This record gives sequence, structure tokens and C-alpha cells, in this order.
Amino acid sequence: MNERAGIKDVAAMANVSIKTVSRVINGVSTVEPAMRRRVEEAIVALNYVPNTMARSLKTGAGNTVGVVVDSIDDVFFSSLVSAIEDRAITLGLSVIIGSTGFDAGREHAQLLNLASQHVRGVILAPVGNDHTFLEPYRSIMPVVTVDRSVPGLDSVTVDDYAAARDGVARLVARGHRRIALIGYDPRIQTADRRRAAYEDVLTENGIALDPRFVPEVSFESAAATAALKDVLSLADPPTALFLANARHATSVISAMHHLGRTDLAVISFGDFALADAVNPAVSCIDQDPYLIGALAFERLVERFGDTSLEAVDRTVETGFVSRASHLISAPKLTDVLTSERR
Amino acid sequence: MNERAGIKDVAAMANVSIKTVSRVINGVSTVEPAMRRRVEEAIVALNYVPNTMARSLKTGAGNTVGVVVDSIDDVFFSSLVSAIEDRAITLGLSVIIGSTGFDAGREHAQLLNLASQHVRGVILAPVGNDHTFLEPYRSIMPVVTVDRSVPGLDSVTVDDYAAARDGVARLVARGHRRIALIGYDPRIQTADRRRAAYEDVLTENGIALDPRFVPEVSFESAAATAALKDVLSLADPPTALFLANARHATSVISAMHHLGRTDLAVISFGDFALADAVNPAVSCIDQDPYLIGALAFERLVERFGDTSLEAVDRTVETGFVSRASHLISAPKLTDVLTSERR
DNA sequence: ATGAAAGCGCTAACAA
DNA sequence: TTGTTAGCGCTTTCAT
Repeated sequence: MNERAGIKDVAAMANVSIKTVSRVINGVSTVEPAMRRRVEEAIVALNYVPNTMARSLKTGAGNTVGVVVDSIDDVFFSSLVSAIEDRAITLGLSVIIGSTGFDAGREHAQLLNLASQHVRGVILAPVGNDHTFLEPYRSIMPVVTVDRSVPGLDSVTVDDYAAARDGVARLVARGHRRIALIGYDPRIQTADRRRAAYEDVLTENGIALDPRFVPEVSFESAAATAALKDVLSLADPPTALFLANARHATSVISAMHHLGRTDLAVISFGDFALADAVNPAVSCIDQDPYLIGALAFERLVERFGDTSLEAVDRTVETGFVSRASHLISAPKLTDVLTSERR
Repeated sequence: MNERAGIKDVAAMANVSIKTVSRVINGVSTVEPAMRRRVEEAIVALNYVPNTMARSLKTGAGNTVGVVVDSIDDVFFSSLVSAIEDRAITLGLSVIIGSTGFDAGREHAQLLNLASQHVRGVILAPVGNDHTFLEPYRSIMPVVTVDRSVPGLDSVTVDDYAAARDGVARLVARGHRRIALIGYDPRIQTADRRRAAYEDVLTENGIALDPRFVPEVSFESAAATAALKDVLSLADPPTALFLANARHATSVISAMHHLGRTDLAVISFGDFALADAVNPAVSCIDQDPYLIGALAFERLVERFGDTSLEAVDRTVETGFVSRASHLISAPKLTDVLTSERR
């Protein structure tokens, strides 16, 4: 019982041709019940499992989809992947995952690997900015991007610019003029869009941009906390924080807690667990990663049917989860004077 | 440019035999530099990508591993999967993920699917309690379990019983006698072990067990908060909470926050983001899912080499992250009387 | 150092 | 309704 049984072992045992076995395992109805039973018994007796690879080789159609994201260990993406897997299984598709670690080279390698696996399609959170190498595979391995977009490819994103504008504007409305943007990573497209929104809102409100308020931050959580401390130790520190993504938000919130800084207004781009249970409760721009994943998968499946569709950029609505942290007003000049006078 | 180029297209273009192409793409050194160059040029020109499935079909060895967990959207497992993927990529292996949703039937289906994909091996967080169906595939598709164990299979787990004992004992040491266990799910092996530890510690301390303090909870977060509310509305409510897993812990902590219950002692089995930033900061039994994943993968790879190894159960150390929540003492009888007298 | 031919497990014509 | 044959893209003898 050491070698795996193949279709011909089953055929031999059941005394039928391999084609009949093939019919049985593929649920073709035109098989005599008696034969079908013999085959089924042999399958059980031999622990036969069809070889998907051989099947795909013959039919040309793989039965896997690939998902490539920054990191699987990220609440945003794990939820997104979850949505994809839930749906894939209903279609009998397997999900191959790969992470980029924000490395364009690794992204490229992952994509090539998926191509070599003959995946039916891939859902990708792109990092690199040159995806022309995908061109030749387009018709054979459709790609829909999530969270970020690539010209010519389908995408499912949120309106980062609009949502970030809204968030920053709320801070400005509370009188804040020194607002820091924590979590800016130039490698990520969304970061640029959120930054642009931040800068535009400030400028429109006659607030001078201060590059020290937009520290560049890599993906490790330590980087965000370091950036926070730098910014807070400035001579003119910010009175409000716009957190550019949920991944960094938790570490920043944690650091603020330890610093005892409950006086800073905060808005996070992306909701996260316990945002409602810290003090003050963190107001968030809410994106729905599960929905994004679901829509991306849906689109991918559409492409299976028709490979020559126009690329469409789908935008998912964001919400604003109003809690307490964005309601903190900027200290008024009079307050400052008053407190100094005492 | 619509059909994918195959090895023979490359061979034709380079004017060599397909075997030579095969040698080039497999890095066999005995190829004339001139030929090699011709082949490489053709590969680029044709956007040739080797077909892994055809290769695996021939060689018999797949190049994927499977990972099956409760849910990908769970901090514990997403971290674990992350570790596996990080290592798999260094060996040129792809990772296929599947979730069980705590459903033994779905687990079985996932495993069979992986068998049909000819994965090299699988890492599994088992849900069902009958895994005998894996027997025939053992030699061909080794399985190492994580978090939970199955007799006869390798496993990487923590000592749930010991760690939970330690946690509950800390609560008892603070004078608590009414301790609830929130997050008990009879379908999960670890839950039973943690419950046993909880019951043993209580019994050893002469504390009567109260089944109402151990509500059964399904995996949705709403279930945990409902259980919490039930327990707190008892005539003799608990003064301390032992949270059986990190997944439920965040929702329970969140609910406690909204209830304003900062008076309850709490220990969570499993650390989680912002545990240090809520009030009181939550003390946790810390397991290292990334390490568990890494060790499981390591073991799986050992099995690739020697399929007939003895099954070994590897235990990973847990730590205790001492924060504030477990230090809360049980209200003393005198305190109660005093407050009543006022 | 290179190539021709066989065959991995399966499905898709085509026959019977 | 059932069986025979060819061949998917690749690697692997075995020649050359």
C-alpha cells in the first residue's frame, strides 16, 4: 500500500476500461449502475484519489488561483484572503498564497511561480511599479489587483484620496493645524494617495506643510513607534495624528498609551480590533477587506469566462467609524495662555 | 502570442532538441555555452515558463505544501501561515491554504483535495477527531499537526494544560474563587485541555465547579460577548475571567470596556495586539504562532527525506506576559461590608 | 555534449 | 454504453 493507485489500477481491479473509471470520477451519467458500483468499490479499496495535475495537464485548465499580498500576517490581507478562499472552495478551486514582503523582486518571482503552476488567475496587491512582464500571460492568467491598481489590470480599491481627505478635514475642523501623518511608506501606492490628500487639505486650509510631520516608515511596527516619538519630541509637536494604515496604527496607539498621550486627536485609515476599547477610542476610516477580496474574486471569475474584457477599476465605499479620538480639539491659544498664567 | 509557449516551441526556435532546453531550464551544466545562449534567448523571446504540473507529473514529486487551519482570518493562524510561507519559498515550494471553519467535513474535503494535488506534505490544525482516512496517504503526503495533535502524526503544540494551570493559579492566588472560563468550544482539543486545567486548579483549591461559569461558545465573536454578559448577570457573578483563546479575548475585552468593568481580573490564553494598551492592560499566556509554524514546517521537510520516521510531539514553551489585569485582587469580604455600611 | 523515444496519469476524440 | 488510442509538457533512459 505504498504506491498511490492510478486510474488504471482502479480499472484493472474493477475489470473495466480506464475510460469508464474516468467517467465515474467525473460524474458522467452514462454508466451502467453495476459498473459504476464496481468502480466505486475499487476506488475505495485502493484509496484512489484522482491526480489533479495530470488532469490539468490534459485539459489545460488548472484548478488553482493565486493570491499575492504584502504579508499574510496582516489583518487587512488575512481577511481578504479569507474571503477568496471561502469563495474558491465553492468552485472547487484551491488557493495558493504568496507574500511579497514589500519587495518588488519577490513579487515578480511569486507571479512567475504562479504562472508556472498554471493558476487560473491571480489576485494581487502590487508592490512593484513595472508589471509589463505580466503582459504575455494576461490571456492565460488574468490578474486583478486589490488595494492598489496597475494600469490595464482590473482592480478593487477604495477611494484613498477621498477617504483620507475626509479624515484629515475632520481633524482640521477641530482646529488642528499641526497634524502628523504616521505610516507613510513611499513603496505603497495607497500611501502616496493618502499623503496627497493630507497635503491638499492642509494647503487648502492655509496650513504650511512640514516634512518632519510626514516621516517615512518601513513596515516593521518598531518603525512607526520610532517615528511617533521623533515627531512628538519636535519643538512644535503635532496636536493630531493621521495614521496612514491599520498595520501601523496598533503600534502607534500602543506607544501613545505608554506615553500617556491621551490628548492627541487621532484618526486611523483602517479599523482594527480594540480600536473601540482603548482610551480614547480610535475613530477610523473603515475599509472592508473581506468585501474587497470577495469582489476581486468575483471579477477574476468573470475573466475566466471572457478573457478579453476591458479592465475595470472598482471602488468600494469606505465608512467613517466615529468614536472619540477625532473629537479632541486643538488646544486653543487662550487655553495655553491660561495654563501658562497659572 | 495567445498560446503559451512550450518546451518544444523553445526547442524549435533555438534549433535544438527539447532535451537541451530541458537541460538549460534545469541548470544542467553540460551544455555548450553557445547553445545555452540560443536557448535562453528563445525562452525570453517566447516568454516561456516551464509547466510545473507537467514536471511534477513526470517526476512524481509535487512542489507544493498544504496548510489547513480553522480560519486564515485569525491572528494566530495568519502568523503561523506566514512562517510557513516564508520558509517554503526558500525551498521553491508553493503554499496552498485551506480553512476548515471548524467543520470536520470541510477539513476532510480539504485534505482530500490536497492529496489530489499531490502536495509534498500538509500542515494541519485538526478539527475532526477521526483522521484514519489519512492512513493510506501517510507515506506520500506527510502530515504534521499544529496547535492540536492527532495520535500517530507529528505535532507542534504548546503545553496547554500546564500553561492554563499557571494562569488560573495566578487568579486563585489573588483570592479569586469565582472565576469564569470564557471561550470554551468543545470542538477544539485545546479548549478541553485548558478547561481541564481550569477545573483541576479550582478543585485543588477547594473551589466548587460551576458549569454556568464555563459557557460554551462558538467561534463568532458575538458568541463570546453574549457569554460574557450572561455570566456577569448571574446572581453570584465571577470576579475573574480566564479567556480561553485570543480570538475571543479581543471581543470580550472590548465588551468589558463598554460595560465599564475594569474591576475584573483577567488572563488571556494568547497575546494580541493592544492587550497592553487597554485598561487594565491584559496579562497573557503567550504562545508564538510564528515559531510553531516554523517548527512544523521544519518537521515536514524532515519527513520529505525520510517518510518512515517515528511521529514526534514537539512542545513549544509558552511565556507569561505580566501586565496589570491579573493583579486585580478579589474583593475582600470586609471591603464589601465596608462599602455596604457607607 | 546532444538527441530520439517512451511514458508520468489523465481526458478527448473516435470506434465499436 | 463502453473501449481504444493519442497526446497534454515535461523528464528520463539510452543511444549517438
